[in-house]
Parts: sequence; C-alpha cells; structure tokens
Amino acid sequence: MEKTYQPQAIEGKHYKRWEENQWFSPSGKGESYCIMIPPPNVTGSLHMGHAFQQTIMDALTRYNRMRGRNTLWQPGSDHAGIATQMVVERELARENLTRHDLGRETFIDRVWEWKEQSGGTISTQMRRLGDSVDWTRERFTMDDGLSNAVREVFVRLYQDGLIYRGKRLVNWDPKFHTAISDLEVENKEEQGSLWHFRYPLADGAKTADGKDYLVVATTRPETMLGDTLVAVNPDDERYTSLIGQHVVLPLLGRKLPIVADDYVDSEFGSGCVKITPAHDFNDYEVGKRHGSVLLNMFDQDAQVLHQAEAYQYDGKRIEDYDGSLPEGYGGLDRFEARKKIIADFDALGLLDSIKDHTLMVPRGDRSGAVIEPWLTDQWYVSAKPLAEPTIKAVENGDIEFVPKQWENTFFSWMRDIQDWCISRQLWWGHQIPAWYDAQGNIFVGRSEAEVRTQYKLDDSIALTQDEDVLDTWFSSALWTFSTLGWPEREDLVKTFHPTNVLVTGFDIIFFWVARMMMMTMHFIKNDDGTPQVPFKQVYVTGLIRDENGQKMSKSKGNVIDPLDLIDGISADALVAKRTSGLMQPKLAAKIEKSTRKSFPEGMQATGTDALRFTLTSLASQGRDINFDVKRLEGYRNFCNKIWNAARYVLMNTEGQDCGQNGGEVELTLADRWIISRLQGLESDVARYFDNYRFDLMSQAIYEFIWNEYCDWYLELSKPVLWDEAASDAIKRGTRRTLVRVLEALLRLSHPVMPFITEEIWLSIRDLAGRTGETIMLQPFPEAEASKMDQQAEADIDWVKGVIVGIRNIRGEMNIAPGKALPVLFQKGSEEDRRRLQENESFLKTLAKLESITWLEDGDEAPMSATQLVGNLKVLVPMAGLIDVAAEQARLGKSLDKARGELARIEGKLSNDNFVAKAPEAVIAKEREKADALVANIEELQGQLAQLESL
RNA sequence: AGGACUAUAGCUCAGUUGGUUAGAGCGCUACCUUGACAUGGUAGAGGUCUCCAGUUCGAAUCUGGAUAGUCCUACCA
Repeated sequence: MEKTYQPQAIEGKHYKRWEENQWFSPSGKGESYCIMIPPPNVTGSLHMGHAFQQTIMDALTRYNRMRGRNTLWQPGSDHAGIATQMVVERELARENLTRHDLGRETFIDRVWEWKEQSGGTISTQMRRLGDSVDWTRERFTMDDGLSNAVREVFVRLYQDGLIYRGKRLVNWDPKFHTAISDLEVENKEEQGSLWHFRYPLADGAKTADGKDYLVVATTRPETMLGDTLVAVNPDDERYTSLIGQHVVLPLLGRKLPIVADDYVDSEFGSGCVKITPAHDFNDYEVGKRHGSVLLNMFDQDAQVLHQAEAYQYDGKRIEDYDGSLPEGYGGLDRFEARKKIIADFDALGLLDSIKDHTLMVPRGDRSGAVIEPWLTDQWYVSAKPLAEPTIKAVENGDIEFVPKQWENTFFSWMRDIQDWCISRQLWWGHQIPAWYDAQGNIFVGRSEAEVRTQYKLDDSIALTQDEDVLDTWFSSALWTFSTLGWPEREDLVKTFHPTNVLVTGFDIIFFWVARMMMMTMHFIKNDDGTPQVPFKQVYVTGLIRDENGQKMSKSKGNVIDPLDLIDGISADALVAKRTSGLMQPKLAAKIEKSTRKSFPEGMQATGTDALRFTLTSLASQGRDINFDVKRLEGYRNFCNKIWNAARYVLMNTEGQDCGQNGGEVELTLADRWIISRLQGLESDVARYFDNYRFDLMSQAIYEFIWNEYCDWYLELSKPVLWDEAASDAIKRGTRRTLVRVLEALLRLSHPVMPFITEEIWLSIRDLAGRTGETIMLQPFPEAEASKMDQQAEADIDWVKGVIVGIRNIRGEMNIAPGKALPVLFQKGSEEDRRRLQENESFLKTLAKLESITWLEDGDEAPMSATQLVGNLKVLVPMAGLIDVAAEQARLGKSLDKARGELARIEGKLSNDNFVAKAPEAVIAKEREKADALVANIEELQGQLAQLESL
C-alpha cells in the first residue's frame, strides 16, 4: 500500500467495475427500495447542491442495497424548455442564424443533436461522485415513453375537466416571448419613481377642494394608454361626490368612469388609482367588478401597438371599439413610451409631481426581463381539486416531510393554490396535444388520428396542432411513475411505486414536489382504488452556500465546482474559471481578489470520498449549509487515517493466521472492548440512517475510527503482537479482531465512502474470512447484543484513565515522551489490583513505563506527582524528573477545578427544593459526585502540603 | 403586511424527550520525525450558549418579549 491515500489512483477503476457488472441494478430479490433522482436540467453541470443531495441519495441507496433490499435509484434528466432552447439559439446566433431561419422541425433536430453531444455532462460527473444509479434505466423527459405519459396525462386531465384553455392575463416574458408560471417570476425590490398625473374631470365636475382634475399616482406611466377607469375608495370623502362622474384621459380624450372600489387605499398616493385591466393583475379584477373592457396596448415585445385591442372578460374581441392611440407611440418600447408619456404630460402641465419610490419589480427567473402582465390564450391546470388529496396525504402522514417544519410551507401554498399556466410559447418541449379547425374549435387527443376518429372529422377538415409546448415541470411532475414505464407497463410501477423517499431542496417544493404529488395521486391508485402517493417521505435538504453564507452564483464568482474539490485546481485556473463568461465583465477584478483571498493556493485534490463525507457531515437539519473547505481538508485527513489504519492491519495480518481457518482463539480485554463498542456504533449508524441524521452518522463513524479504533485499539494491539511470549491463540485473536473490526467498519462506512472502502475491503476480504466480489453487495453490519461487554468497557475506561493520567503528568511536567517512568500505585481497591494485574503490559507500553509498583498500606511514598483515577493514586516519583513549582501549579489547577465543581454541587444539594423535588437518581448522582470530589480535594491538598513542606 | 428559520469557542457547525465538566473540524500554544499515519502523536489554552423576563428544584434546551440576520409568500397603484 502507498504510504498516503491516493484517491485518484483507485476511484475510476472501481466505478468502472461496478457499472460493468451492473451491480447498480435492482437485484430482483427482497422488499423494494426506490429513490427517484430529482432530474437535473439537461443543460446543467454538477454543482454543490447536486453533489450534496446525490451523496445522500447514494448513501441511502447503498445502505438499503447492502441490507438486501431490491434497490433502484432511478437516474435521468429533464429537457429544460427555456434553458435548452436558449443554449441552442445562442449556438445558432454564432452562425448568424435564428431558430426561425431553420424552422421548427429543423430547430428541434438541432436541439436533439446538441443533446446527444453535450447533454451528457452531468452523467459523467455523477459517475465521478460514485453515484450508484441504474444507468441502464436512465430516462429523459423528452423520451418517447415519457412523452407518451405526458400526452396521456394531458388528455385525461382535459377529459376530467381539470385542464382548460382561456384568455387571461399571464406573466409574459417579452424577451423569450413566452408565458411563464407565477413561480417562475422573481419579485425584487428596485428603486423607481411614483409619478403623479393630473386627469382632468369631465363635464365641469370639481373635487371637494375645488380642483378640476384628479391626481393619480403610478409607477408605470406608459400603461395610461390602456386605462379604462379611475377608482377611489367608497369611503373617501374627498371623492364621494365624483363617483359615477368621468375624467378625460389626457393625450387620448377617452372618457373614463370614476368608480368606487375597496381595493383602493385612500392613504396611498392621492387616493385615486388609474385602472389598466389588461396590464395589471389587480386592475384586471377591479375592471371585472366594474364591467370595464380589457384594453391591450402592447405586442409580444412589450412595444406599444398602433391600435389598442379591446376584449371582453370572456376573451372575445370587441371589434367596433375605437382603440386609437396617440400619434408617435406605436412601435415604441415600453420604457421609451414611458419617457414620452412623462414628457407629454409635462408639456401639457399635467405632471403633478415625481416622488422616489421603491417597488417590487417582477422579473423572469431565466431571462431577467421585466415581466409584463399580458392578455393571451393559455392552457391551465385547475389546481385546487388536484391539491386536495395531497393536503390530506400530508395531514394523515401518508407523506412525511423531514424535517417536519416543511409541512407548513407545503400547506400554506397548497391551501391557497392558483391555477397553473402550463403552456409555453417555445419550440423545445412537449407540443400540446390539441388541434384546431378553421373555426377555432378545440379537439384534444393523443394524436391527430385519434382526434379525427373520436370527433368524426374526415380528412377534408383541416386541423392544426396547437403551436405551444408544455411547461417542463409538467413532465417532471410525472417523474415517479413515467420513468417506470407508465402508462404502457404497470409491473415496475407495482414493484417500485410508491417510492420510499424523495431527497430534494426546499427551493423546489412548489415547483416540483407539490406538483408531483398532485399528478401522481390523480393517476396512480392503490389496489383499493385510493390515490397512491409518489413517495412516503420527503427529506428536505438545506441549500449549500459559500463559507460566508452567500448563495453560490456565477455573478458573485463564489461557485465551487465539486469536481475541483475532488481533483484539485490551481489558484490561477480557479480565477480564470470564475471570471470567464461573466455577464458583467467589470466584476472580474473583484472576483479575482476574493477568490485569491479564499483560495491563495487553489484547491487541493481531496478525492470523492472525502467530499462525500464532508457533505454528509454537513447534513444537519438547518436550512442553510455553509461549505467550508477547511472541513473538507479535515475529512481528507480522515481518509488518510483509515488508509493508514488499514496499512497497519495488513502489515500485521497479511500472510499470518487471522483465524479465518479456525484454530483456538483467545480474546484480550482490548479485543472484547472494541467488539463491544462496535455493536454500539452499528446500532447508532442504523438509527441515524433511519432518522436522516447523516451528520450524526458521519460524526459517529469518525469518532469511532479515529478516537477508538486508531487511538486506542490499534495501540492496544501492539503489546500483544510484539510480545514474543504471547500464545498463538491470543495473537490469533488479536489479528482476527483487528481485521474483522476493520472489515465491519468498512462496510459501515461504505454508503458514504464507497471508493476507499472498496479498495481496502478487497485487500483484507480473505483475511477477514469473507467472500464476494465487492463490498457494495455485502451485508450491512448489524449490532448483536451478545457481543456487548459492559465489564470490558469499564475495564478499558480504567486503563485509559491511568494512561491519560500519566500522560498528563508527562505533558504538563515536560517529561520527554521517550523517557520511561517508574510508577507507584497506592490506595486502590481489589478491583484496581485485578485490573492492574490483567493490564500491566498495556499500561507499560502505552504510558511508556519502566516499572509499576503497588504500595502497601504501610509503605512510605516518595515525593511524587500524583494523578487520581477514582480512588486509586497513581504516583510518578519526582526525583530528578519533576520541577516542584510546576507540580504545585499543576495540582493547584486541578484543585481549583475540583473546588469549583464541588461548590456548584453542594449548592444544589443544600437547596431543600432540589432535594425534595428532583428525582432520586439525579440526587444520588450528585451526591456521588460530591463524595468523589471531597476525597479528590483531600488528596490534592495533602499532596500540596507535602510539596510545601520541602 | 403575513409567516418561517437562525443566533453556542477566533472561523464553520453539532448538542435527540430540560439534569453533560457544553462538544467536533479547522485555527492557536508547547513538546515529539517512537517501527500505520507530520494528511501524524501527546498535552493544553479558548465559551456569561445574542439580550431581557418568565416557567422549573434545575434552562444552551421550554414560554413570552427585544435585537440582529436570512428566507418564503403576498402586495399600495
């Protein structure tokens, strides 16, 4: 074995072997266990969030596979409508082409081409992570099978009356020319202005204070071209007399009724609101209440139309409405139009005032463009009826969120859910299975042929399919069952559905988790006909942030690529990576500075296992997880520790008798102790897996391997293995324990650290008396009560106490570690004597002792440094070794500590209330502590007095 | 505006139903290249558990409030 752990030398070969042997596929035996991967975006590459969640999923998958379950971790990716279309359009732009130059069909071919060449990035990266997904079943949301599922679901929902088409206001992205759902809109606070305009009153009307105009305030002056009403609060005395009167819209001369509506807040602005029903969601509702028309004034680019279009609320065009707009506005961009409106009002003396104002601006999460509420025909899913069963499922525990608090987030959204706009004006995606005849009648079906048969439309009637595609999340919502072959085949759904757990971030609870629940429960039923849940548990992970708690983003230049952690990267390469392709190139200098500060030496290669272990260590219940590279380095060292422990074990067992072929075996106290402790670890790890406490699990494994197995057990094995007088049976016992405990630890750690455990396991398998080609298919260790040994644990605690006591004297007194010490024991019990007798060689070796002498009652002790182990006094004679003043200081320190503690406990015990009300056991424990401290203090005082008398 | 979450060592974080000497990693101090490991060993230093009040015999832990920070949802034009 290499002297240090070299991850890059082993990871690739093991993964290749696992995959080639198809060990990731379900065994076909046992109870099923299934996790569906949240499908990464096909344009995406692996980021820390993926690495984090996939590590957890892989750990769960490997754990359950080792427990003998019929385990499937289903991989795949989604087609990411907008993102993918953008990527390919950018590629076209470099050839000076647009998608319109190619036409729809050719463009889609081009996207598939791109997908074949570049869509696989993330699967390659997942292999580097060690993900044990069943690659033979990899799916893509645009596959034939999944596309069938999408059509089937669409048609059935339409037939069930849960999908409808309507002309409504939608969130329109003027950059991408598509509608998006409300979830895809990000509302951000931005600085703007509040313009106050004067709208002259018609017919000589006057306000209460005698003015012949109303002042309306707006953040979007350009929309005044689409105003149809002015609203005031019905209780606002300033305006009550004007309700029912009109204002004359400047620039157009349109007469707008003044209406009363509770929506208006009299306190805000002037108390008068201009109402633009076709360009604002609130105004839409106000207009509807007051029988207004909908007046659209923008085209798909959010440029002003030459002629406004009027609609009724049922979506019908009002053909005879005069939609004339003022000269010079047609074709203007909305922000140009705004400037012109303001200038025109100013010129007319109708610009009352401008005030600074912060407002929430809606922007498309992908385009960054300001979203325009726009009147269009779109398809919607009626969400309420679908939501109901899912709410019940969470309420009655059929679906459980971990941590539980996320259920509240889920409920609050579900109970107030809005219809979901599912149509997108894109080319890349599932084209909506709806056809129109020349009159605009809608026919929904699985294919044009089906539609013609079903609706008895012969070939003479021309049908055209809806141009739009479905929201990508629509297909992702079917993920748990579409990937299993629904609707064509039911057998896999029967075997693996409902899946066991969904591992995901809280950021997509609404986008994906909730919608998956709605779709699944509508379409998949249990044997008794009740809706089937997609998964029994949802483990909601935190979001990975940088070491300062900042979200990782390209523009902040703080993104960490998991592969850079695994492989290492130089500072220069990291800077280059972070500063290339920035939207705002001026940020480069700042990013370089902070990157060089955080990573002056770049990143060291730590290997996959160390990264995975770090990620599980960070998987606590919090919402945010700040990733600190320092932690990773610590766990890289841990891997090296395991490696070297294995080296030690091999050096002492290879080619020797480890009891794999029988033979007499005698276990030492140390053997019995470490075996007993191992049982505790095994039950802890199982419990932590069940509770999704990967942080505590990692911690437990770390502590055991480092602080018990390496620090103590390996050291305790040395006196046995080095003792030429020791019997074969004892040596065989120690070797067997060494290698078998290590082997069990490897299996325990394998779900989190697959590579290093496989590498070592293969080299110690035979020594440990095991068979099998790979650790990943070995049984997961289970605790056995019969191997627990309280006595051994107590005895080792005593041994450790004595050793640590002596080491403490050595350390504090600056006695060279190499110097062998003579030690005296005094005042011990019979049990102390037994323990000494049984463990003398352990003590001598581990504390580096020259001799141990038991002082009988009458014996005079020489001047010594003292350490108490219970009531036993451990004395290190001072002659020539110990500085009196230093020993006084050391004893003084212990004495202070003991006195402080005693005072605290006595305070408790002298409190009548405590004695009266606290449980017996607690009181007894405190008494015991107090007694021990009193004895302790007496000893220390005696010792100090003796020193002073010198 | 409503809601949620967070506040523990210099830094990043654990602390399960109230009873611990409040822990880990990294960093820090001293000593040590001893035959698994200097990516190491041994021994240390370092915390009024944000603040205030309450419940309790007993609070890092439960309750209320304050402060600071983060996020989500909804918005006043």
